[in-house]
Amino acid sequence: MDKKRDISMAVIKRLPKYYRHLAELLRNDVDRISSKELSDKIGFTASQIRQDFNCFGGFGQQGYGYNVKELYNEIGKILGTDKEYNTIIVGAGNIGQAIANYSRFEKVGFNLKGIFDTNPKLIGVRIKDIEIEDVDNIDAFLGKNSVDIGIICVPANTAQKIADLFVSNGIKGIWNFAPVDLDVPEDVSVENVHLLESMLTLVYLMNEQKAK
Amino acid sequence: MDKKRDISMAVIKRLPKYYRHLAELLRNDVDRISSKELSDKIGFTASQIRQDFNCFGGFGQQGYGYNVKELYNEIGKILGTDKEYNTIIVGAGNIGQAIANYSRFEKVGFNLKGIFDTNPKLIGVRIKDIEIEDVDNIDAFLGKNSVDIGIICVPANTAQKIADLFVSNGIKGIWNFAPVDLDVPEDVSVENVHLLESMLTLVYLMNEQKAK
DNA sequence: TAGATTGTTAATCGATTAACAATC
DNA sequence: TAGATTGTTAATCGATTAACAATC
Repeated sequence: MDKKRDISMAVIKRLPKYYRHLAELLRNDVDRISSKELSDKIGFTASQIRQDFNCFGGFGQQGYGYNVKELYNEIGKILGTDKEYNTIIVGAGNIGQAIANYSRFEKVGFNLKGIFDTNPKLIGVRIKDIEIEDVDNIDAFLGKNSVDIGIICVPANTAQKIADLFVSNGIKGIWNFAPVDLDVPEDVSVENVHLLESMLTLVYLMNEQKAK
Repeated sequence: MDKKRDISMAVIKRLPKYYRHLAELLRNDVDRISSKELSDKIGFTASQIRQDFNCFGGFGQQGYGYNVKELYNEIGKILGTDKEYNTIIVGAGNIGQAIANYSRFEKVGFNLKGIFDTNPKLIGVRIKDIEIEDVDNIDAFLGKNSVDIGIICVPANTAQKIADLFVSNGIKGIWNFAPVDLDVPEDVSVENVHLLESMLTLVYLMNEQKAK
């Protein structure tokens, strides 16, 4: 439908960072900023910043720079923070509960609608006014409720099964905390948070430093 | 000290993924694998896999491929999983507690030595046999104990302060969950887990799909 | 030995940076 | 108008892929 050429993943990964820094500028009542000033703050080159923004259209004004509020709103629209997303969490262990209680959650339009687990001790417990249900109920739940994003916080060995369940029920976005690479159709988006890989990266970087 | 040319971040970020897949192969009793087979499994091209490994030395054998166990151990050594790391967590909220209870933690050599928070309700509570202490005690604690990695799970507005405290006490690795970019000296390594940015990336990708 | 697959060099591709004309 | 800064094209840099000689 849309015709704009594909945006590279490198650019996409920078967008949330722009969004965060612009929010901070807004809070500090800054109302205009040049690519140079933004560069000093955020650490990307001014040239890259202008290139990135121009993937989506000309948000600036020659001789002036960018209007912070306008740019913030535009990037928000590009990211999709102007919409609401119904979500469910599968796996109410440490990570699942942390995510459920994460307050910034709602700020980007995430509405938590359900939490599921297999552990009988957890089923029935309430988190944020939501009663944890048996994983066996997910299918029926998804039949009745419209859910946009499924969050996987189960162990590695069951993650793919949950992903399949999501896919067969039409969920198009998966936020995956399990240490596996999920296999899903092309039209389903997966964003991974691989904590173990993150830890290993840190450890590598530390040892590399020490070797210098 | 070490003279090997700098490894690009792109390669570094792939190492933990290799490590994870090799662990899986080991568990399945696979004892040799070619770059082509690994490519089918992991999704990188065979050429890239060979290039990556050759940043660190020739781990393979022409006509044979790679010995899984040997390669796994080599990559482990490169990453630094053969060493132990004393860690502390600052911020015992949802994320901090989840990380403290995260069982894979120890598997890569992380030894949790302390947990700190400002909340009087949390101070004194035990998590994994460790009593949560007042944040004010961090400085003294770091004076007495050798800590390699500091984990920041506090809100954005105090994260930099904690990082400064870490740096002044000689901590060289920071795992940061706060939604800020920390300012630290060059010889201190920071690995960020920015959940909010991850969510926004997912939302962008979903909307991009829908537009197609 | 013949076949297979690495290690490594060369070619290609894509992303970042530099430069500058357009224009507010 | 003059100065500033964007939008955009061109140049550079780096990363990925292709190719193939080396060799197990």
